[in-house]
Amino acid sequence: MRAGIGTARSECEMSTDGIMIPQACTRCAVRSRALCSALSPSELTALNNASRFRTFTEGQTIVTEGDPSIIANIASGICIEKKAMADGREQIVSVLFPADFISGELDGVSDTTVQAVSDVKLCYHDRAGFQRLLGEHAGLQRAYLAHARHELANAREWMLLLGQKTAEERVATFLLRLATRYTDAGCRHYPLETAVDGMVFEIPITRAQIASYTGLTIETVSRKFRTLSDQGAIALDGTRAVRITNVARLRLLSE
Amino acid sequence: MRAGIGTARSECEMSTDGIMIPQACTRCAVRSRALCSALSPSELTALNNASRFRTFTEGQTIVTEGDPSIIANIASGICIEKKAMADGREQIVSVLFPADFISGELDGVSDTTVQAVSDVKLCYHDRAGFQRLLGEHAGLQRAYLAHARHELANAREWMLLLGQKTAEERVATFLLRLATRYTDAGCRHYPLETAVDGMVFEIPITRAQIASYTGLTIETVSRKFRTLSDQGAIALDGTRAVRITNVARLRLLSE
DNA sequence: CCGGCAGGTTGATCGAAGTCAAAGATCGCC
DNA sequence: GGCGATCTTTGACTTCGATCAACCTGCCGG
Repeated sequence: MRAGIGTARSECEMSTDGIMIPQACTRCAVRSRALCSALSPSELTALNNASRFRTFTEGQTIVTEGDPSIIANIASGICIEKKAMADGREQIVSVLFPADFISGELDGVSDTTVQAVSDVKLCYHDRAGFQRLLGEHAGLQRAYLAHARHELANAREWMLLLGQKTAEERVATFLLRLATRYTDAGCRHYPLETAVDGMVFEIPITRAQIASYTGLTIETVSRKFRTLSDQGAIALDGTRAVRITNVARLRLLSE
Repeated sequence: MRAGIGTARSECEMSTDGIMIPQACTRCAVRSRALCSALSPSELTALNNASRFRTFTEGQTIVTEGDPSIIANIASGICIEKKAMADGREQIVSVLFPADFISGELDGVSDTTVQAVSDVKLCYHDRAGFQRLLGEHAGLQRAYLAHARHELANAREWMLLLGQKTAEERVATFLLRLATRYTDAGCRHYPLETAVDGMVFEIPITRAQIASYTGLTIETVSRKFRTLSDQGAIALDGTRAVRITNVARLRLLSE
């Protein structure tokens, strides 16, 4: 859990305190997949002037539940969004990838804690500027609304998992979702069928985080990885790399 | 599970096939709490011209997951929104009250099944007309977006319940949410503290539906009602009426 | 190169909630 | 007003996943 502000990147001008000014959104690696894709070049320039990069290291908290919310896109890295109970129990409610929007807010107050699970670069938008753009550009409005609806659909899909599925089904579903997310990196849509035989990918979170996400314990997650692998649906290479050896079987086991 | 279209009401003009034309939204019982409250009188007239009432009886399905979605407010009655698995397992994802908006859609396709759990009167909005109004009126836009965000916050709150809470905590939380919903009928906000000692209310859904909503079985729900009552937090009168005899204790037991 | 430690796996045991079964309540309907 | 269907409660037993405990494994720093 290292702390501190990250270092400057070549495409940015360094300002005080590790905060960086993006040279041009048009060069942004995630632009085509992010909310910004709803903007015309001139609109993008306007947003550009109201945006700043900031970096976080693994384990750092980006926003805390109950604190003022932020408006930001993930330029690179992976984050988790979680909710906590008074006694410390935690539920991860989403895993955020590059281009994803940090969005868990209600009237300017964050309803989740967002945490970096790798080194992360965020593109912060100025609240006033973003709100103004939102009012002026129907395309951005629509994209913003569509984003909230996708998040809602994802959350409800996961409610079905948490309320009804067995441990094995949960872990299988988690892996399929992850695989799908890597294939269609730009899309947050939920009923995608893009996981594919033979594909290999990295699990971006620890066993403890998978446990919190799926409503299980570390031990159960570990055991179910084992049984999925024993059944020939997946093959683990070390602890973070997975190969899907039989999508059909994995899909079968996921419900 | 009776089927069929309901009968006309005095405030409406009857048209063919049980579909009714609302005489005036300004007389609507739920107007001040519904999304319509974001509209000016003239805007309301416009929406009025694009709206129709329709009634459903207890048990009837209003929309099916995967079918084209509808745009409607609940004028009266209670509905549930649920998601189903191929083998029949079902997760209720929300309970809808009068003034609530039926909203579980993605690109015009419903992502939940909506079902009436009492006799229900809906105010349907014409899709094209609603979309146009949405484009023209920033207030409605904002209200529509805020609605989606509230639903998302509710869903995530429930994910915490489904992933982390014990059976007793789930049932206690369910009752508190319900009580809160009855007190602040207009608000879908989540961290409300409005349940009150001595308050009596009806549980609008069956034990089987509570079980599906909380991710438990009918038997466990029944047993936990018993233990909550044994601990003096609530008192059951018959099967549908509850009195909260000790909010503080109920809140304590809810997490 | 070795020691420490965080993260991960595996095994043994326990217990909360599920399942199965049967006996009450309720309610609509004839 | 009583009969049948449906819903709810209660009890006995089982099971899945949690807990507790020990042991790997890989990685970093000295």
